[in-house]
This record gives sequence, C-alpha cells and structure tokens, in this order.
Amino acid sequence: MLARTDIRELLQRHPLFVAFDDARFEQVADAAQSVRLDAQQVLFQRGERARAFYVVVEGQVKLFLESARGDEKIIALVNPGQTFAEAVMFMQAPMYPVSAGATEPTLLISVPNADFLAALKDDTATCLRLLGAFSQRLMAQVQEIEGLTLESAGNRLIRHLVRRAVRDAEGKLRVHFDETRQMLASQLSIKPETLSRLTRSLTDAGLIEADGRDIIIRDIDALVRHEM
Amino acid sequence: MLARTDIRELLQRHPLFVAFDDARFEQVADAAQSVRLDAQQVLFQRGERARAFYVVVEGQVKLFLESARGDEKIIALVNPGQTFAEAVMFMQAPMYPVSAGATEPTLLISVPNADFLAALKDDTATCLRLLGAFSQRLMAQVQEIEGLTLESAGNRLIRHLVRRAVRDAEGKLRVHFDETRQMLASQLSIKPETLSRLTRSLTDAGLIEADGRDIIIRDIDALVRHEM
DNA sequence: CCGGGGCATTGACCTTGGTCAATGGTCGGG
DNA sequence: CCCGACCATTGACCAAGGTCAATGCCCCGG
Repeated sequence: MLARTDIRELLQRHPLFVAFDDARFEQVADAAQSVRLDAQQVLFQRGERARAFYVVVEGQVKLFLESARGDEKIIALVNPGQTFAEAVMFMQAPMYPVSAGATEPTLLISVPNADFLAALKDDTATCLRLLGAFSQRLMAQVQEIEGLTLESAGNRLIRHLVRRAVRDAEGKLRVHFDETRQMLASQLSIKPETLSRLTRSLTDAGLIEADGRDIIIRDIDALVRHEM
Repeated sequence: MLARTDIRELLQRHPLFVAFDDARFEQVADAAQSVRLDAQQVLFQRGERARAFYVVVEGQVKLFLESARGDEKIIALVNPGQTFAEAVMFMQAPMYPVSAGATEPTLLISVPNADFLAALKDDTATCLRLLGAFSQRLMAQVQEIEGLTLESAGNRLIRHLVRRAVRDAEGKLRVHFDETRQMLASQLSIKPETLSRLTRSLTDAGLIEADGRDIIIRDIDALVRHEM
C-alpha cells in the first residue's frame, strides 16, 4: 500500500490533475486508492463494469484482447506516468473494452470515475487535456488499422523498429526491448515464429544486427526502402 | 451554396452546438461555410493541414486510407447529421490522419477549428459531449482492431451482417445496402472476390438469402454460431 | 555444476485470403 | 431499345503467414 500523502504527491504532478483547484483535487485524491499487482496478475477483464481508471506508478500494464481460441493481441503497453481506461468513463454503458494485466510487479493508483467526473465539472482546462489525449489515441489507432490492412507483417516490423530506434553512446541506432519476443509479436499482430523469420531475413540482408536483447539498425535508409 | 440562415438552423440543432450560448453560437455560425461535393470528389487528403471539421447535411462522405499500391481501406462512412475530423483539431500538429471524399453528391458545413475552439472555452457541457463521442469512437476502433487481428474474414462479415440487420415489414431480418459490394468489402478489409465467395457459401448453407441489393438473414442463431 | 522450464529459432507443411482472368449482369445515356 | 461501362461472380492459381514439431539456448534454482 501507498501512503495517502504519496498518492497525493504523485497525482498532483500528473497532467490530468494539475489543473484542478484545491477543493477538486482533495475530493479526487481522497477517493483514489493504491493497487499492487504481481507479475501476470489480471486487473480487469474485458466486459467488466468500469468503476475507475488507473495511473501507473511503477511496473507495466498490458491492455489486451483474447480470441475464443486463446490467441492474444496486445493493444498497448502502459508505462509509469501514463494512465489507462480513462476513456471508458465517458461512455453511456461503461464497460472495459479490453482486459488489463501486469507484465511485471506493478503499482497503480486507481481513481474512481464518479469522483473524477464530479471534479471535471466546469474545469475546461482538464477537459481540453483529455480531448487532446483522446485525439492522439484515435490517430494512433487509425495508424494501427492502416498497418493491419494495408501493410505486410514485414513492413509493420520495419516501421516499429524505425519508430523505436534511439541513437546510443556510440552513435548507433539501437532499439531496446524489455519485453519478450512473444509480446513484441503480439503487438505487431504476428506469430513469434514469423517475427523470428522476419528479423532473420533482415539480418541476412545486412540491414539490422542482433545485440543481445537489442537490435541495431545498420542502414536505416535501406531499411525503410526495403519491401517485404 | 447554402444560405447563411440555413447553416444557422442546421447547426443549431446539432448536438455539438446546442449547448453554446448565443454569443458563442453566433461566432461559430458566422465562420461556418457550406461546401458542395460531386460524387467521388475528394475533400481533403491524409496529411493535409487541418483547418476545419465538417457536418454532413446531405449525401455521404467516406473516410479512407490508401496504400502505395493503390489499395483502399474505408475507415468510416459518414451520413447526414454526423460530423467528421473534429478530433483532429485537438492535436498539437493538426493534420488529417485519413483522406475524405464524397460517395455521392454531398452537402457539408465546414466549421473552422479556430472559431470552434474559441467557443469551446469555458463550455464544459460541449466538452463532455465531445469526450463522450470520442470514447465511443475509441471503443469502435478497438473492436475493429479486434476483428482484424483475432477473427477471420468470414466472421467479420457475419458480425457486420448481424449488427446491421433490421426487422422489415414481413418480420424478416434484413440488411439493406446502399453502398456497392466493393465498398462493403473495403470496410471489412477484404477483396470483393472474397466477399462474393463468403456470401455464396453462407447462401449455400441456407443461412442468408440475397434479395436484390439486400440480404435477408434466414437463421440468425445458426449464423452467429457458424464458424468460417 | 547440473538439470529443468520456458523462450527463441528453424524446418516442413497447410490454410486463408489475394491475384488474375474470364464471364455475366445491370443500369444509364443516346 | 441497344450499347458500353462498370460491377459482381466464378474459377484456377499463388503467396503470406500460420501451425506443428523438433531442437537449441539461456537463466535460475538446487
């Protein structure tokens, strides 16, 4: 459990709460609770009645869908400082459209929808922040749909690598993976075997290079030009 | 062109504008313009700078994406009374994430983002309406991603038929299509040939029946149980 | 240092849905 | 009333990616 004062402090710095005046903030912070999850523990299931949204303090949460045959699709990974399930509270029939679970030991703050909505009354600044966040997410999902319908698995992988690449100390373009290959595959909507084959073919073509858990991009121009 | 008074009247009834007080409404209504599109005419291209959003008055607008090889994916069809591209105005770098064009002769009202945002200041009621609309759309897109990643083409078709089915005068479950088969296929992210084969196999199985442009569902329980 | 479990990789094969091409149907314009 | 264009349908074939199974690898616990 987190002390009440810790919850206050963490929330106060968060973009969704900074614009609240003192009275509003007190009301929401009082209602908020800390939640601890073990690795792999499920927080809520798709279809459950939604009563709260969450702020990730430590650890990582995955939002995912499951098919009847047990296939899993990871919709998003949520890291410290980010929130999830806020959009659900604005729906007429609030039920979570995805399931959520921890990928590692995780600490969350849960914020009851009712209290937050009450505080939101007459606070346009926070409303506008939320609108901005939602529109970002809508755009990201359009891009996801675009990738799924108009691009090959290989191109999705390439775009993902390029998007996540960071220049390291030696000036090399590096993509670091904390997640397992299975989770990466699930995010890209491909099977682990296919991911393995695709990275192999890119490696054989001299475009990328494996370095432990990381991947180094040797020739980014050739990579983006590469059709799979 | 639409007369100024007509634009006023149409906007005034729209959910996004009803909550505005008179001064705000005047400001936005003055800035709004009517736009006429011929069938197939493109309104904006993906990536263009977004300066306005739109209300459909008559006709129909399709929001779509195109791949490098000319494949087209219809993201949504927008009918009279509905708006599109409102989410774009809340992004930091406002550019349309999809292209938009008319599927038939169409009449729109364009509302400049700047004026609407100004009117939105301190209007929490309208903000909350927008938040509700966005969260609906987010959920719809999650379901689209679910269909694309976890379901077969046949199951997507079945879900689509069931969702659109309406009981007609004779008590039959009927799905009416104004759009062409090609457009339906594009919405479902399959090729017209595949759509043709799928409907054929459902017809052969006695589950559905073609009736001109419509499809009649003969046995909805068997249909939803049917795995493809 | 050894052993086991799960992840990653690789190979052989299969399924889904796409591609290409031919044919038939339908609607609007002359 | 007829022609032409476009849409829908069907068939034969193809390719991307999935499935299943075997093997190797790595890391952790004893």
